[in-house]
Amino acid sequence: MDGGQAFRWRLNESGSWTGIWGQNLVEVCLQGERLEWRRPKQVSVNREEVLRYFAFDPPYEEIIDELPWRSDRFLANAMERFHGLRILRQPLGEALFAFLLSTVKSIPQIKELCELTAKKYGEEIVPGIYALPTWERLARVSEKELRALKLGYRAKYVTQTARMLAEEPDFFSEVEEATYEQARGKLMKLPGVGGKVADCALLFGAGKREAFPVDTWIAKVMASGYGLKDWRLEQVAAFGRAHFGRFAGLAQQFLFSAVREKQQGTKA
DNA sequence: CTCCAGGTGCCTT
DNA sequence: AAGGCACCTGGA
Repeated sequence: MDGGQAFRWRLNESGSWTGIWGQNLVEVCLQGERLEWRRPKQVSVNREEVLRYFAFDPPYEEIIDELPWRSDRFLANAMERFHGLRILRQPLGEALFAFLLSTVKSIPQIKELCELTAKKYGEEIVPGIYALPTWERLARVSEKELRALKLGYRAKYVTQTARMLAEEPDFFSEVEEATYEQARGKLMKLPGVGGKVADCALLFGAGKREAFPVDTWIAKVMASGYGLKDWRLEQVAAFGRAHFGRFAGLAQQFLFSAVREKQQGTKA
């Protein structure tokens, strides 16, 4: 919930989590093997949508088993330590927005930017809690206003991307239906979207589970653990997809969690 | 005060 | 194709 996939979840004192996606506001809590959830009565989210968000459809153990843990001691170790880790399925537009803001930002900072944007331009779901604005709404916000919201140089990416999306109403559905390669190329035409941001949007927002986002952390792990020292980031991404296979993105999350655990305290 | 952070775009070799 | 640097902002 708080590992850098989604940025609108917070931990409650009781140990449950409250999260927002689309117009939905949900509180979830793990009771043993069961995920319990509830919503305010104003919110109409149903069980099916919750299951989809948590990607409970494909049997988890089968996906896990398909990763190359038998021949990859390094991965196997991370998988043991983080068993149960899964990929959330967020609305594509929201994943794109969050990762457009993510460059050179830590998780708490990305969360804050999302929060500020939602408060300012999003719809109020229940008193005091706001949805992220749609891209249509963002298209009507100036770069200057977004800079005032502390988006920095990312403000230009958001306004320009919003403008391009406005001219292509079917953009997101086309990305979701396209093959991974096609979808990635399509996303990378948007300003501020390079390979890493595109892969995050595809993995967390479009169900493209072969996407292998390479940030500096993953680049370091792949350099030290897999001998890919001094490789180009695009080459590391291609290696990841080839080596880890159909569910490379989940492998990436295991490795990512493992490095961040070691670096805990240095970064947030 | 300087440096750099979970990238990208643009300008040079 | 590959290397170098600026870009907002804030925290170390």
